[in-house]
Amino acid sequence: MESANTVDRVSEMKVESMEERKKRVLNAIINDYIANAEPVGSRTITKKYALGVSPATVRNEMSDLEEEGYIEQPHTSAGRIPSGKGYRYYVDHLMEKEPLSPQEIHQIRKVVAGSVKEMESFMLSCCNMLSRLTNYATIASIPEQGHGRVENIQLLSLSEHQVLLILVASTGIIRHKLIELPLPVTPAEVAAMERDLLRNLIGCELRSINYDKLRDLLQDYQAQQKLATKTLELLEQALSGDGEQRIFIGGVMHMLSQPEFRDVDKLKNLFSIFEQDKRAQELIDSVSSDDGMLTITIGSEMPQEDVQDCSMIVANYFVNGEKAGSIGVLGPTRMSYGKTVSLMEQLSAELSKAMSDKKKAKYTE
Amino acid sequence: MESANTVDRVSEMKVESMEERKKRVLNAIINDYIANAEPVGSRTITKKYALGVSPATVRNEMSDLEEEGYIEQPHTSAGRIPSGKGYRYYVDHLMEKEPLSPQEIHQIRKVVAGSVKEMESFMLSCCNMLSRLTNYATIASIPEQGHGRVENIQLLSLSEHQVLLILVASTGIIRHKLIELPLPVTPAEVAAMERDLLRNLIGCELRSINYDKLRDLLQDYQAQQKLATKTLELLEQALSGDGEQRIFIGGVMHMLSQPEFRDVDKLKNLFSIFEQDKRAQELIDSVSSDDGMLTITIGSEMPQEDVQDCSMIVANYFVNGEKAGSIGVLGPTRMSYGKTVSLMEQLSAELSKAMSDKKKAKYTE
DNA sequence: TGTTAGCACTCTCCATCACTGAGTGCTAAC
DNA sequence: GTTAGCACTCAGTGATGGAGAGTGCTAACA
Repeated sequence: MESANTVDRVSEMKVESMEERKKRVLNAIINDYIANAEPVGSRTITKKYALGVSPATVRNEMSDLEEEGYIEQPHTSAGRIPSGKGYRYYVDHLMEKEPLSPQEIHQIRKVVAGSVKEMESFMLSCCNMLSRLTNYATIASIPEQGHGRVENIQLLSLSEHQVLLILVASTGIIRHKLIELPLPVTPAEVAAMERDLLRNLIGCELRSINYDKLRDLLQDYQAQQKLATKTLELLEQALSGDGEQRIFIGGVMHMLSQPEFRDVDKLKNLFSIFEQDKRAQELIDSVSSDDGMLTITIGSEMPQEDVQDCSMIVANYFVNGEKAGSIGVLGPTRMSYGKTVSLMEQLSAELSKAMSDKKKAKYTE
Repeated sequence: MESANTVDRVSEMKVESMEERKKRVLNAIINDYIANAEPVGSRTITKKYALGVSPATVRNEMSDLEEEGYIEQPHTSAGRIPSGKGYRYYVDHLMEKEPLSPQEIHQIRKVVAGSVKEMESFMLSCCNMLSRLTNYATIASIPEQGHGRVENIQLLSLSEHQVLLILVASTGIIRHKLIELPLPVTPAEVAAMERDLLRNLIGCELRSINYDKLRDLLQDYQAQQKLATKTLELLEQALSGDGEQRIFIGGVMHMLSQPEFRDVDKLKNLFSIFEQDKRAQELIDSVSSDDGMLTITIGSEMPQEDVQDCSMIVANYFVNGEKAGSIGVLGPTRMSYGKTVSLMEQLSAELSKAMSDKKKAKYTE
């Protein structure tokens, strides 16, 4: 029984314990394919990557690798290309992170140091920077508006039928929303409401604000016929963010240069995602982890059909140890994983640091 | 002398006075080419468009039209396609506006009626709607921030080093900007500044606000070492908008379906504009008139090389008789001018109306 | 037993060629 | 001025036939 167990364990380990030379062949195939986007043959490998064996030997290894599903042959007389399983093995065991150049680190720091203050423009420049460095498309999401706590609320009376609500959240997001009032309200009344809201909502979790809470809070006004139910609804929507998650997309154009997207029809599929914020949102949400730093999703692992020949590397960034948002690179399956991972790790670290610094600054008030 | 004069005038009129049949041939060619994106032959014309003459006759007309530069032949044995000059003549003299369907009018009204309140999301949905209706890309710009007058200013003290500035402009634009203060300021001081700004700037033309004006206004604080020069600069930037013109782009994906952009390289040129707000801005600015309602710019008339095989139809919309912004459709030169012009006229009228209504509502406060 | 050289085989890619069909321009007749 | 007829041009298509890349298999070798 014991011996059987051992055997089982060994067979389980099989994937891990690929022979050294086979690994090197697989590694060579994938690296070459990533670089040149063309099937890789046995001769190419022996010439470019010093394995010290003949093409025939490499062919034998390749035959094995194909049998085990790590590589594929587009047609009989072509070289091999990595399969999904192959990429996965590569990413998990073979890939070497490419060190960043001082210029790249500088570029990241410059953008991150820039202006964490205003989320919107900040994230947009992060996206553009990341796309520039990777040559792939970038998708970033800032935290659901429900995240974080209320730091400040301001009600500004624009006219007797219009109130501007300004919300400052602990996540650094500042939002304004114009509320049309069905019933006229005087500036004094607005100011009083503001006081009530401030007193009761500061420090409140944004997601805990709901219609009932607001009604209780403002019931005096409602009793005086000053607030319509409609107004409360609008207020609640504005405060809770109403699921309004902001998504940022950059570097879409880079995809046009990828040989896998020479075909306009493939582009159409891909771009259908970039044009619908909702789909981009779903994509990055389902592909990013809730806890870890980096996730890599490869080809067929992608949740949406339109991007099944893409891979995505997503990093989270954190404020106060809590996940604050994600930023991810979307490239062809044949993307440069080593380089991109290095970039993303650097960026995510810098991001988290910058945001925490900012928080610290606030706490020292 | 008099007779010479007459002759001159006649020759000047020549373009206008194209013979009826020739016009009909040109019209047929352009309409067919717009519909099918393929060179049009003489047989096609006699079959599809009842001219009551034989293909040979049409061929003669076509030969003339080619000589005069209205149409071109891609190669000897192909039909004819319109030239830039041909499109121009078509747009100026032949094109018939296509009436809109009730559904289309309804869609426009629905979006325009939606929520003129918040410019940003409003313009974005206008763009998307217009792209959906035309199947072309849309570019819109909202007025330079320098337009309009100050309607309200609010300063919100977030911390002793951060002030949030909220600006409500008469154009309906609401903007917030976080200002980092080099020197600490108490909430009371911020409130006092706000009062001073409000008293002096309400009703002020935004573009008339400059550094000197602000310095005069706030010199007391500065004298007390409460405001750094840097702060004044930031304030001035925030108020003047600092050239921050917002541009909106929608429906880019539709261009992928146009046969003229089957070629990925052509797409690259086109998309290089969509990715750089600045270039999109330049494009719509240089192509829209300052006064008239609608402008049509065709192919080689386009100011940027990357869009020389596109046409653009731009409408202005007005608030209080003043140009408030532009919205334009960018399609292939072979675009459906008749339909698009109708849509744009309708949209621009509805837009101006909606915005004026809103103004009226404000003035009746 | 693992490695390698040699060789036949497969299949894509590319150029060539001929054919077809669409469309023209010209001429002569109406 | 219009039209029928005809010769001519040229893009597009499909078939054909190497050339080249790459494989798998076999047999020899270390």
